[in-house]
Amino acid sequence: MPELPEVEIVARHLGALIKVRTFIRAQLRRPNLALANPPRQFAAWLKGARVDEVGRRGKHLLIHLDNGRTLITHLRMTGRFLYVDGQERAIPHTQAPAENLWERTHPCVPVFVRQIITGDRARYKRALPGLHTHALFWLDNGQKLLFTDQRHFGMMMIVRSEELENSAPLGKLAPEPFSADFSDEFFYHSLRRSRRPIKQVLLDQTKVAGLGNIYAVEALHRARINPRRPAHRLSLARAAALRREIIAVLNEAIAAGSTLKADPRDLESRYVGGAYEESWRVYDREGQPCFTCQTPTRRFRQGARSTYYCPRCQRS
DNA sequence: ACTAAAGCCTGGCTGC
DNA sequence: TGCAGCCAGGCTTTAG
Repeated sequence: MPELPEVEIVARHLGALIKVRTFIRAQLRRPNLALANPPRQFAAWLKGARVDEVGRRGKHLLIHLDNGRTLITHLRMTGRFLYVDGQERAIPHTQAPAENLWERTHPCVPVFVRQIITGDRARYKRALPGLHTHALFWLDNGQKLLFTDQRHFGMMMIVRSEELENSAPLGKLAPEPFSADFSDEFFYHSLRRSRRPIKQVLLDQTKVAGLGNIYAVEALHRARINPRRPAHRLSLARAAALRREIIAVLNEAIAAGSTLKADPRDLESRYVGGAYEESWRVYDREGQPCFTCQTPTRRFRQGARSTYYCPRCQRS
């Protein structure tokens, strides 16, 4: 799923495609996607707006406009942008799209990790324009940007740019992991306030911005910390080590292109995506030997999701 | 102030 | 083979 590295890669590629472009029209097809903005207002704020910059805050994608507003998008699980040929005609939700539509789709965002691993072509099809398109953006170069979201978890919101940092989605986020504000002291004192297991605290966006299940699990393994350890019982030294590994794993994932994939049939081959899942050391490796000590990796449920760890390397 | 759990949502997969 | 039910998972809301 898109965590910080995936969103960072999306922001970079989306930026390359739409920066300096102007939205000549926009349509919010599913009002629930942007609950805070009435559909007509959503469309009106985007019409005629030029994209100054595409950025990211935590897992939120930010499209900064030249009219003093910013479009915030959270991809959640299955949200993705497709950049398509403007000639492509809209397809009813219920109608299966023509095969060649995908051929003309320029993927600026791709696909959930498992879809790649299995290489399941049927799943690719579900990302096709028309199937789960909840918002459309017409660009001044004749191209079109679609937002699709199979599971309807995604969120969009247009806010005044000056209020961005205090907006509902971003207001309570922890500092960016790569910023100076995300210091050992900040992290250590954040952890001191929670008695919950460290793994669950890492998923709390007010403690660390941008970590999801995969990178939280990976960072704990690299720092040799047991995911069940109460957060407030980490020493300053171990908290510092964990902070270091969080930053390292995020940096490495970004450098590798994250886990996002583009359509392999992309004609221009401008973006082939990353393969960071090949670098996972514990995630999705239940029963397989730990890379460090060969002990079989374990999985258990924490909160509502899977935690993977090495019982030997991560004893405490 | 903190914590746990339900709910949102679809579709692949498992097991009867 | 059919189908109910589990699972994936970020985040908000609700209840404790």
